[in-house]
Amino acid sequence: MAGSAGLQRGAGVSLWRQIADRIRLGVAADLADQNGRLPPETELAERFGVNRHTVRAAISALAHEGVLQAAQGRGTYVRRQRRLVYPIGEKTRFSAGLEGQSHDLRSELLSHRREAASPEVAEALGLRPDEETVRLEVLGSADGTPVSRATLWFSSSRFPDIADHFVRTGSITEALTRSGIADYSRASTTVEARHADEADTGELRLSPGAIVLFMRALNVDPDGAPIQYSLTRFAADRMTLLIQSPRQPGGG
Amino acid sequence: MAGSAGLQRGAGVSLWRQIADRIRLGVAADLADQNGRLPPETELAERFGVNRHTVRAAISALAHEGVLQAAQGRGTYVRRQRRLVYPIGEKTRFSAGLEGQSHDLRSELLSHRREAASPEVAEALGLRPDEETVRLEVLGSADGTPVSRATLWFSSSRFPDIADHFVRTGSITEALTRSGIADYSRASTTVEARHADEADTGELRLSPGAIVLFMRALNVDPDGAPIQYSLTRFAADRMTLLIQSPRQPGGG
DNA sequence: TCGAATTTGTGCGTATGTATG
DNA sequence: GCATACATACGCACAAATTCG
Repeated sequence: MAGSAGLQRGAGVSLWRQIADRIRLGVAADLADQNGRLPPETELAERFGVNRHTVRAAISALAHEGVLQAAQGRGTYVRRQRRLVYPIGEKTRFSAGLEGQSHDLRSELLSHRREAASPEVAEALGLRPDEETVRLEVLGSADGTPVSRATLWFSSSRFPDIADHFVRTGSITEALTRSGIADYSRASTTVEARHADEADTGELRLSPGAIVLFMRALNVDPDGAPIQYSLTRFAADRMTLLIQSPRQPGGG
Repeated sequence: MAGSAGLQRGAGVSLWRQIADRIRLGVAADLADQNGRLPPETELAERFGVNRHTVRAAISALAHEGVLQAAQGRGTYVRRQRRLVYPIGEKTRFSAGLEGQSHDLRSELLSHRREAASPEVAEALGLRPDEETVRLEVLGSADGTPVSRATLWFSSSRFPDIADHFVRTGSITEALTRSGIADYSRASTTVEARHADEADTGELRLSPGAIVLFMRALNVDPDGAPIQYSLTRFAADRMTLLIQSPRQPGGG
């Protein structure tokens, strides 16, 4: 049964990368022992039905990613890594939800500009086609590792200074408060998953073939009027989305 | 500017697969014209900074997936394809939410067995460690294409005949009704995204490197007692998750 | 019906990346 | 590290199908 283990040749993804993906998954589960030590390369090679060289290439890639650390003579060890949990609910806040999960959480404004609303944005925000919007590009990091990349749109006439407010406060919620929005809530959220595109691999420091969780969200004011539309790309291997039910204590 | 377009060589993912992933994304956006026709291969090759053969390999893979269709002399066209929308809310039901989106929706029981609860399952269902559970493997299909693969656990003592009921009714909700559960609700849901593993590539007919949305869910009865824990893998390119807010009319 | 332009389909030789032992 | 086999990517050339004047 030490056969191909489901790996495919000639499918455009090298065996060592397929194995790296499997090991990355297995790391959370049963692959490592209590001390976080991986089985020896020869055993992994046999289990995956490949040559030891191929397993070494996979481990090398994961070591470069920071997932594993190989030590000559001692074995290969899993480096501590926690997924961040991003709560989604009626009262979802961009950074508040992640608080306490990391020492150093940052939201950095990469760029901002005014632009005419695309059909998608216009419909979401309830604007006339081509009405002007303010668009922000925000990079979220935890302990120096980028975890999310968000594009946010606001009505330019209602929130002319949103970019300034965000730069000064480092928080969308605060920036909205200074724009006169005392409270807001999440009206709709959709989630998809895609392969990282060029911008993702650059900003989130991902390798080709890596996965991003793709979240579309619309926030509304207490009257139900749309105030903010956003597309957020999360580095999928660093994040879990937690969907909060209204009553139940979203336990886990 | 017709440079590398962000493609990476020697990263374990072939150029043609990276390009196929980009084209698959671009299909929804601006890549095709109004008639669903893609730019000619020579233009795509220049845009991606690769040889035409490489673009052809990408197109060939997407044609095999059913995303594109090439016609000699006429061009390459996008085949109509809709994403299914899976609503997640307090009253999420396995198949009811997808109703009306496809002519032919099916839930097929692949296998079932009794097994001792793993620590994860025991904690979720509130069982003693190693208490017996019933485990179902269910494959969901739309119009003959598999879209989801779910593993469900129930308390064996409370739901001894759940597998029989499911086989006869083809519905989890119905099977629970016959087990005396008139109503239930979603207590917690988490979402991650991963690369397809061996079972995913087989059952969901995915290629290596493909993405699955990974959903953990716990359903409880009206008293708040856990009745069902499940892990669902969705083929990510066939599905959008819609997170329903309690009050707001989860609009699009 | 005839060409000419456009676009996909095919073959071959060669260099590099991947996988084995 | 080395030798071998296969997959990937390139460049060039040409064939086959469609469209249009």
